[in-house]
Amino acid sequence: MAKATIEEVANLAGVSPSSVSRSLRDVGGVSAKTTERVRAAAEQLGYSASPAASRLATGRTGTLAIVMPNLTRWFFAELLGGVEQVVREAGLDLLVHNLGDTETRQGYFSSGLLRKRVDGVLLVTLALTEPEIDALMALDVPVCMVGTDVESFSSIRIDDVQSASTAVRHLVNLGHRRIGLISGAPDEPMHYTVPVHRRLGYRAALEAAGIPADRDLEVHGDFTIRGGDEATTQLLGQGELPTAIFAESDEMAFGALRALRRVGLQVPADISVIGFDDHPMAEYFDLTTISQDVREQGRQVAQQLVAAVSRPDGAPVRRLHAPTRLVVRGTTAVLGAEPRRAPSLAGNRTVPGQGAQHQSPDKGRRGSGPPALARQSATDQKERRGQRPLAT
Amino acid sequence: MAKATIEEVANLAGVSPSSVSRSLRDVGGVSAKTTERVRAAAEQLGYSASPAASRLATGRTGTLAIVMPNLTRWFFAELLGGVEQVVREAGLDLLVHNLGDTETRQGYFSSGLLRKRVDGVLLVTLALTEPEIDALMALDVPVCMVGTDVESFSSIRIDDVQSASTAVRHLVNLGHRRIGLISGAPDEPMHYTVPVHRRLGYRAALEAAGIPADRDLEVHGDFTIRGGDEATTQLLGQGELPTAIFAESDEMAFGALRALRRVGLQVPADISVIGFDDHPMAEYFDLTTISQDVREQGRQVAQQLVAAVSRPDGAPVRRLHAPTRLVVRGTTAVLGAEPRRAPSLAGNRTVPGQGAQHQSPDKGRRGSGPPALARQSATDQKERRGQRPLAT
DNA sequence: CTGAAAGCGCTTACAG
DNA sequence: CTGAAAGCGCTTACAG
Repeated sequence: MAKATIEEVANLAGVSPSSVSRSLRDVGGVSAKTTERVRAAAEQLGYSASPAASRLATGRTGTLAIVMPNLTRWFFAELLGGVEQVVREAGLDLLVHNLGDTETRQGYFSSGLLRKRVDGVLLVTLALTEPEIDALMALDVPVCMVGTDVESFSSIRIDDVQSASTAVRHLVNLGHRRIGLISGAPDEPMHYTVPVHRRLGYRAALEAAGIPADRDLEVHGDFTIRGGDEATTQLLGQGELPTAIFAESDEMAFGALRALRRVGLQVPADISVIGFDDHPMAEYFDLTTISQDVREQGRQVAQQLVAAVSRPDGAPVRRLHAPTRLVVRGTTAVLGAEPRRAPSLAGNRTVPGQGAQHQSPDKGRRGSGPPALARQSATDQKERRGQRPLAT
Repeated sequence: MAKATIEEVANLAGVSPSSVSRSLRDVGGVSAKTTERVRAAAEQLGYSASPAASRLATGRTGTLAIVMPNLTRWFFAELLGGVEQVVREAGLDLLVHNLGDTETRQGYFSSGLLRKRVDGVLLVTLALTEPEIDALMALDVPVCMVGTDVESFSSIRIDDVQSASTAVRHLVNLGHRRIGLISGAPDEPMHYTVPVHRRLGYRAALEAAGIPADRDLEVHGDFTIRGGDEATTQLLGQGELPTAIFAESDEMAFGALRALRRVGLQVPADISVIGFDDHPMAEYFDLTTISQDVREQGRQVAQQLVAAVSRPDGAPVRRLHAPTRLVVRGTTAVLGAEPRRAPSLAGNRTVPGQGAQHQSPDKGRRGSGPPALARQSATDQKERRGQRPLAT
C-alpha cells in the first residue's frame, strides 16, 4: 500500500499518469473534476511520488546539505536547530555532514560526496581553501556560509572583530588597563577564523585606548572549559596580574572562573571576566558576555539558501551581518570598586554590541526571566557612551 | 564535468554502460583490463553515478533518517554525533528530522515524509503510539530506537529504573533518609518515558531501604536549569528540609545547586545532590552523578541499523542495554559529616552503575584528566558494598 | 567476460 | 484539459 505507483493511481482514477502527476503537484492545467478524482485515488492508495523517480526526471533533488566541523558543541547544535526548522518547513530534506577531523575533510569537497546529490550546500565556520572553493563551484548549486565568507558565496556572520572590541572596550571603560586575552587555538587544522578575528578586535580596542600591547597577556584556551582554566592559570603565573580577562568564548570563561576561584581570587572584586557567545550557562554564572543569536543565524541562512535554490537564475551573492550585543552581568566591575555585591540572578542589562543590520525577533529565553533591575550608575553611563563603534 | 553520465564514461573507455556500472561497483564479472580502462575514464571525467538513477534502478536509497524530538540539548546533539559518524563511515546519507513540537509530530509518521525515501529509520526517545508503530511498520524498512523500545523494533537504552535506584541507593548508603526528587515533566506531549522510569527507580530504592514514601518530596523540574532551581526552591519551602536531592538530570541538578547556594545552604555539608547523565559541566560542578556514554549509544544503534539495512532478510529484533555507572564526586557526603572539604577538580571515583552488558571502548574525555586521587574512606567502602543491584 | 535491452517511476514537451 | 511517448541515468537479468 505504501508502495503504490503513479500508474496504479491513474488506473484507479481512470486517468493517465500525466494527469495524476499534474494534479498532485498543483501545476494547473487540470480540470477540477480530474484533480478531485486523482486526489481521492491517491489518498485511498496512500500514494506519494517516489523521490528517486522525481529527482531523476526533474534533475532537482529536493535536498540540502549542511556541512559542519562539529555537531555537538553548543554553537553548532544550536545552528543546526535553526537550519533544520526552516528546511523542513520548506519541504526539503536536510543531509548532515560532519567534517570533524582533518582526514574527513581531506578531499571531502572534491570527493563527489555532494555531487548530483543536493540542490544547495550550507557551510558552517569553514575557512575554505582555493581548491575547496573550486570544487564547490563545480557543484553548480547555490552555496551559503555561516561564520566565514568568500567572494563567490552568500553568507551570514557576526562581526567578530567589532564584537571583540566591544567586549574589551567594556573593560576599558570600567577602568581596566591590564587585560588578559584567552583565545581559541590559532593554528589548528580547520583554520577557524574566529580566534584570529576576536584577537584582532582585542588588540584594536587596546590600541584605541592607548594601552600598549603585551603579548604575555595573550594565552590560548582551545575553546574548552579546561583550556580556559589552564590558560588562566598560565596568566596568573607570570608577573603582574591582569585586572580583567576577555575570553573568546563563554566556555573558556567558565574555565577562567574556576581557575580564579581555586586560587581565591574574587570575581569581579579582584578581577573582571567577560566571555563571548551567551552560552545557556552564561546566565547561570552571571557572566558578562557578548551575545549572539545563533539559532536565528541558522534560520536566516537557511532561508537564504532555500530561496536561492528555487531560483533558476543564480541568486545574487548577499553578505548578511548578524547583530551581537553586550550583556552586562555580574562578572565585570569597575576597577578597584568596593567588594563584591550579592550575586544577582536576574537583572541583565543589554546594550547593542555593534551596528545591528537586523533585529532578531526571537528573544525567547531571555524574555522569560524576571524584569531587569534598574542598576543605573556612573559606570553604566560610561559604558553606554563607549558603545560607539571603533574605527577599525 | 561533474555532470558526466555513465554513457560518456562508456564511450571514452570503449565499453558498454553495463561494464562501466559493474566495474565501478566492484561486483565482479569484469576483466581486470576493462576495469582499469573504466576507472581511468571515470577519473578523467570526474564521474560518479547519479544517486537518483541508482536509487530508482535498485530500489535502495542509501539513506537513513534519524528522527529526534530535539536537536540542541546535550543528549541529542551527542547522540547525533555518534550516529552521524557511523552512518558516514558506512557510506550512507543521513537525513535529520526534528519533531520538536507536537504539531510537527502530529501525523508525521503517517505523512509519507519517510516513504520511499530511506532504507532505515532511527527513533530517539520517542514513545510511540500504536498508530505510529503501524505507520512505521508499513514503511517496510528496519527501524531502531534509542531510549525507548517496543515489541517490533530493535533498540538500545540504559536501564533508567535501575540507574535511578543506584543514585538513590548511593544517598541512602550515606545515611540519608529524607531524599527529595526533582523529576522531569511527567505529562508533556512527547510522552517521554525517562521521567516515569527514573521516578520508579527512586521510589523502589526508598522502599527497599524501608523509607516511607513522601510525595511532598517529589517535585518537577522540566529538565532545565531554571526548572531545577524552581523545583528546589519549592522543596525548601515546605516543612522539614530534605538532607539530599536526586535530580533526574544534571541540568536540573545545576539549577538545584544554584538555588541552594542562594539560600546559603552548603553542598554537601548541609545537603547532598546527585544528578543523572554526566553532562560535560558535571565535572565542573564536581557533581556526583550517574554517567552514561551517549555518543557510544549513538554509535551502537547506528551500527545495528546499518547492519539491518544491508540484510535482505529482515534482521532479528535485538534489545541492547547500555551501561551506566555511578560517578562519585564532591556534591554528596555522609549525612551529618564534618563541614565541607576544599573542592577537588580531579579525583572522580567511578563505580559500575548496573550490570554492564558491554563496555564502552571510549573513555576519551574522562581519561584525559589527571590521575584519580585515592580518597579511601569508610564511606567509600560502604558505597561499594551498596552497588549490588536491587531486585526491582 | 561483455553488451543489448528492459525496466525502475516519475515529469514534461508535444500533439490533439 | 488530456494522454501517448520520450527521456531522466542508472542496474540487472538475459543471451552470447
